[in-house]
Amino acid sequence: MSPSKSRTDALMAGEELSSAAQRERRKRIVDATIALASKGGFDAVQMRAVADRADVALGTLYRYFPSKVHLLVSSLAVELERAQEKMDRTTVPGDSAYERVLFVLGRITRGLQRNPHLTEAMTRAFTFADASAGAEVDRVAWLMESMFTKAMSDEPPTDEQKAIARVIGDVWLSNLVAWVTRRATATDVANRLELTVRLLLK
Amino acid sequence: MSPSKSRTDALMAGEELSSAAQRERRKRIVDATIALASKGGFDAVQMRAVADRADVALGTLYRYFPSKVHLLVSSLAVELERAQEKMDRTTVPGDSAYERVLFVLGRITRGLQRNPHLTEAMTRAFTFADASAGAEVDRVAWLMESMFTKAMSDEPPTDEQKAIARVIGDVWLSNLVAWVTRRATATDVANRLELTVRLLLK
DNA sequence: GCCGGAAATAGAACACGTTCTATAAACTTC
DNA sequence: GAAGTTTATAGAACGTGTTCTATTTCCGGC
Repeated sequence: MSPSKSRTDALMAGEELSSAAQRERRKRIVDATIALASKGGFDAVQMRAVADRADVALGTLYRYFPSKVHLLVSSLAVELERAQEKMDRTTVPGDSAYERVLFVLGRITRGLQRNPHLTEAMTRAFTFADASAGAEVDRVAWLMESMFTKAMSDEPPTDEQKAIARVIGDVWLSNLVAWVTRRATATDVANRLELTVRLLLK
Repeated sequence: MSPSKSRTDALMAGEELSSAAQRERRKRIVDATIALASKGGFDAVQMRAVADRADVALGTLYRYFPSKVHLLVSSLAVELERAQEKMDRTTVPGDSAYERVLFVLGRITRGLQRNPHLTEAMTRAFTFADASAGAEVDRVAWLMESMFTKAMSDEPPTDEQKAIARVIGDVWLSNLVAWVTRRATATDVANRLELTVRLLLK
């Protein structure tokens, strides 16, 4: 409605930040978030601590990210974009969609297990999000699915491939939740994902 | 360690409550939780409000359920048990596992959509749970899976059937999360579940 | 350079989950 | 049925997410 509103929306989306100072502030905030989450998980990402570490005032933090969940999910999107870029520069090995998807899954999963606190923070934020963070959550979900469809084939995905990618993403999310709550071990997660991909792609 | 500890554990598990008064207190608490959740979702389940409505002191509430998440997930288990009992008294129609699983899924999904606030509260609690609520979360996950394996066949399930039931449960959970955040409509959820079951069972 | 509005700052204030304290009531055991 | 222990109660207190206020700094147009 007001001009300040639309400006704020732009800030949230993380695009077209008016000044270089603002882009830097945003980056400092995301970096602080990831650092704190890596060290102590969801609970360690305390808004005052993020603000301190990013060297911004608490009010400024809230101007950029309207809640802790927005902050964490947006940071997750940033991380996923980095992972995707790295993946784009790699040739995924494997002769079939089945093998290539498994390769991608294995790679991401190992990455997550290397940083369990960060994974816990991101997973819990993602699944705890309410409707107000729908856009951010959607962006992450889309990034995930396109990672799988890209692995299945170079061509634009068919509807069936999209559906399969979605199911894999769903299973993956549920298993992350199980892993985070210690109801499943890393091996469990790997096995279940492989089994799922086999059921779907073989 | 101490005798009071083991007594408390029994209270949490919701079994073998020493006295009738305690069983009643527990029931009042769960009922209050479900009522508040039905009216206003996760945020409306405020510990002080639950205690008030259940007519117990705040400290007592915490003696029975050590956190809001434990409280909500335990209440979810109670609800699922009720649903399971009703399901056990019904003959599930359908000539194939595919049809019977779809019937069960449709039925539960419609039930959830009839009470969106309650669903939101339960879903968010379930996925937000941390390791300390692992036992309660596990119980709910197990109830869900056995609902699907029972629909697939009367016999004890094979490993493959168990795996499929798990995948369906995973997809279902992810779709609940999407529905709760308004990223998916009820129709989306129904379609995706049907598609998943088709991919897995047909 | 100067003005006016937007953005940032420091810090108080508030809400709700959780913990703690002191006291009273309800039980067990003899 | 009295003593001792466990459980329940009322309410204060604390931590962290979020909001609000007053003030200062920054930035674009003149």
